[in-house]
Amino acid sequence: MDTPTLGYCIEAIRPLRDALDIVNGKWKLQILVALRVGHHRFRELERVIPGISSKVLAKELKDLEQHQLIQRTVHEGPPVLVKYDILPYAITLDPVISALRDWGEGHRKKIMGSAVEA
Amino acid sequence: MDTPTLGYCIEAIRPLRDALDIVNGKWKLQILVALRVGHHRFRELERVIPGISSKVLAKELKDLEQHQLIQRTVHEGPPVLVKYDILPYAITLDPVISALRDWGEGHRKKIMGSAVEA
DNA sequence: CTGGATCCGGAAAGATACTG
DNA sequence: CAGTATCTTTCCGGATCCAG
Repeated sequence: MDTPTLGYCIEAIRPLRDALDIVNGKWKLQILVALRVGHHRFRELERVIPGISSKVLAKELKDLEQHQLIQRTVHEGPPVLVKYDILPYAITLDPVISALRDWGEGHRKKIMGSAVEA
Repeated sequence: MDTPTLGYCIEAIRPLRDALDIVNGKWKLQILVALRVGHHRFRELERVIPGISSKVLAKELKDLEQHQLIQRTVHEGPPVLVKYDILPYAITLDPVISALRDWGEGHRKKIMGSAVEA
């Protein structure tokens, strides 16, 4: 009754780790949402994602590209323009994003409610 | 066609941020899964969550407790035993965990497939 | 002006040892 | 067993700088 759960736990956790390795950090999912909503340029993303810095944005975009979630396209200018597009594979993350968003909404309401006590 | 999406994006991202603020990092969800599977003690969690250090585990447990996702109970000894239990509110995170786990499984298969090319 | 790179400082994560 | 102290390393954010 105790040994089975030990190995089982690793089993249950492993796919979670695989997903978190890609999606981890507070920015990647936000970037994907921004891309889906229709923002494609670097400065634009910087503007619609409050608090992100250009340095972090650049790094996250590279990570996302490396994981084949987005695509970077350079339109040789002048002026040189760079466009970021979401790839089909990133769409498969929609359930994850939806689940998080739903929970976030519920949590906000809960916080508001108990904030009356504080 | 451009202005509406600008405000809309912030709207879409905000609940996501709320959720990520709580669930952030790569450990919290793993800890919740381990607790659900039936591991309640500090060392036990350390063992079933590969790679976590005692310092980080201690900090994450405090965070989870503060957010009312888990409960810490001290059984005065000797020896002193501490038990961590998942609270009902943490169960509401199940859809998030399931979505991530499902995606993680699919992603692993995809990686395996393209690993043939590498 | 856009798309970044680089430097710097503080914060957080990791590894390990040690204490009650 | 349940953590903390300590040290090292990595990450994060801001500001600045640069090329086109």
